[in-house]
Amino acid sequence: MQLNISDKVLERLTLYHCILTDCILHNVEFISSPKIANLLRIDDSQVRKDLALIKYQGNKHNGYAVHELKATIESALRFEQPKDAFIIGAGNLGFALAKYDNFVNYGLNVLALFDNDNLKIDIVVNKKQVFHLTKLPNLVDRLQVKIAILTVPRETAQEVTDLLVSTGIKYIWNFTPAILEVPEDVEVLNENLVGNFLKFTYSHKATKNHDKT
Amino acid sequence: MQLNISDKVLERLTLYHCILTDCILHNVEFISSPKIANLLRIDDSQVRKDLALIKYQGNKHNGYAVHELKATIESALRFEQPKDAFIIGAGNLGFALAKYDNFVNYGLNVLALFDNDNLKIDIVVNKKQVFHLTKLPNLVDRLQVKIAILTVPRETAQEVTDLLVSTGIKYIWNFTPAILEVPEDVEVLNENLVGNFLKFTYSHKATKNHDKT
DNA sequence: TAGATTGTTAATCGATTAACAATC
DNA sequence: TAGATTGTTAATCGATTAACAATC
Repeated sequence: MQLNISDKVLERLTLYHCILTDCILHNVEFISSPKIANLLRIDDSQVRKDLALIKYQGNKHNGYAVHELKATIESALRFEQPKDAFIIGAGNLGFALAKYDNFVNYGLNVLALFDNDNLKIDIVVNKKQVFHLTKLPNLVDRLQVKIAILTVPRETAQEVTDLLVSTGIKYIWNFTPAILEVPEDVEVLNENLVGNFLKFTYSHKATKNHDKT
Repeated sequence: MQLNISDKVLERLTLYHCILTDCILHNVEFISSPKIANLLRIDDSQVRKDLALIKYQGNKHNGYAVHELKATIESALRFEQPKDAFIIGAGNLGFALAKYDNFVNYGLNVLALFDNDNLKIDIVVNKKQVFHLTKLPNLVDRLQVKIAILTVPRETAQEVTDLLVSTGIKYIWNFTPAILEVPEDVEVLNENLVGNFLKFTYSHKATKNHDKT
């Protein structure tokens, strides 16, 4: 069943999923759309609409059954289908993402890390080994990996990208501040940290001097 | 001059800014809206509209002057106004963000890190020191910090949040997968990594077996 | 039951795209 | 100049919100 789910809905569904996980940790069995909406500060009819989209029926008295709804989201978003990925760049960010066990629950399966610094080679983090970048083409080919998570310094981002593309990588999750040039059939997702940050401080008074009467 | 810039535009403007920074690194003096649009795979009239919003006038023959446009974005988005922040959680992710020098250029000024693990205390990363969480209330108050970047484990996310709120923190950039409950006057930005990731693999064939004919 | 809840349609709002005259 | 480019309006598209009958 291939549902047509927009990016916006996708993002909210994962947030609902986080809430449901929290509910389970606190033994909450049912949750209503206004409750979910309040936590995320969105409209409650939006929650209902999103859930209607993945064809989940709530209970008109209690709201939604936590376990069931969680399972429904997981199957609609296909968390159980593993998507293999390599992390490129074994710095702090690379290691942080390699340690992030939560990814597995969402179907992202990090197999290994790559770096060109010899001091990093063979380090094992969370059961994932660091290989030299020269080993990349061979391993991408053998393991048929399509996703790369890019955490190298800005300066080398484009040249590493060119290498990734030449090996057959089709999806690049870009954590660097560089904008990458790639062929038509390769997709880049910019994890625009700075942009996100501005979203919640711009137009607010989080600055040092909030004079400006 | 307070412009009314939506989140969508804000996000694109920071991406344009990244492109302009790349241009400067490669000594490119002018760039056109179709060129910017191609790099981001968006519509070129959208680029022009965004730039009209921050009142930047292009050149009808060459396009936009890289240096000038960059400066215009910086002032429109007030990158020069420092916004002080603390990082809560001195794990890999906390350290990665502390090392991320790029933040300063965008007005995000990380002052220090906090953790409750005694082994981490007094470590200095990128000139930022790790303090024990018990020192937080005093320092938030003395330095009038309003922003916290939350990188603790999921399990402690809510209790640490309660502490942050009690000290007067008003903006929480949440890198944990927990959904935080906060009072009305506190804002949370969920850095929904998993949601972002699904955005670009969902509906695609990045999975292991792409049979399904 | 009464009151809270869902499911869904209609109304609104905002964002994106198309189109093109004016310009250098 | 000719051709590429901007600035801007109108048209389209999609996402959010309001409203409310039906339900348990």
